[in-house]
Amino acid sequence: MPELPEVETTRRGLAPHLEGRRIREVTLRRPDLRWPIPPEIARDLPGQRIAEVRRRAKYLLMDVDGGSALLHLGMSGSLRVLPVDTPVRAHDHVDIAVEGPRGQARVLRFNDPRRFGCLLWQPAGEVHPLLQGLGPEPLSDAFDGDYLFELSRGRKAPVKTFLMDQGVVVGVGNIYAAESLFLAGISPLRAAGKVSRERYVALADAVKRILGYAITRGGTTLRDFISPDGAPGYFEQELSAYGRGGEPCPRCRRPMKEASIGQRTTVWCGHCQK
DNA sequence: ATTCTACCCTGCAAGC
DNA sequence: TGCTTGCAGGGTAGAA
Repeated sequence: MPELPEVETTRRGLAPHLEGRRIREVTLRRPDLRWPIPPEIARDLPGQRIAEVRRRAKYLLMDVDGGSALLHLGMSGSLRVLPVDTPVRAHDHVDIAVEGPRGQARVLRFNDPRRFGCLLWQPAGEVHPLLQGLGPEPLSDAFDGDYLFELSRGRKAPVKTFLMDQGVVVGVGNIYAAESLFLAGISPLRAAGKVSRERYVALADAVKRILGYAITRGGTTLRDFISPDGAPGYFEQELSAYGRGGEPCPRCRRPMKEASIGQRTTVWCGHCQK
């Protein structure tokens, strides 16, 4: 999936097409994704104007009167804005048709082969259970080395698992965890509670730099991800660690190690990352 | 409280 | 060519 840069790229692509526009019709071709799509989505959205498209963690929120449509892309989901007569393809599960400028209607189409994504409803004034207990946004001031250091004391889980815990910090998945740890020179295997304050400062800085730069490149496209206008992300060619097991380390040229940490494949340099 | 394990689903590449 | 196997960017639930 889509980690934070891909979701943010999606949000930026959607916003100009959706904000201020009125929803005409909702089509559910598949009533269940990861969870059943609640009846409010099809029943209450038509006729409503979309005020804003926001992102929290890896979730997208489309605000209308009375609440927000809450959308997660899972592992393989993508959203595109298309002309309404665009033929439907495999795994096109949901359409949200909106009015367009000069009567040019568009459709927001949700495609998700693996159906790990979801489309849910958050009533106004409530915080959906999925959004409760999330950590700070990595690009916010609340996320820094001191925060990571204090929170990690006593934690025995590997620092990579800690960094990917959405309760610690949101938006960092398998790709960007590997990249950030490489940039910070920290072994992904090290116990989170055994990393120094100084090195957490470097890690928080690395996370911010990697995510920020990936957003400017439109995210990372491995196979599924595509932005709302159909363009892939261009960060893949800049990956230093992810997917490069056995290849020479970009820094020291020694072969990169690969192993499974917390059920996720991880690549790192045994010489540059301690 | 933290940390495991199993599970959700489809597509694709590698190996035979 | 075709079959089987394993793996993939996500996250939850329930158990240990």
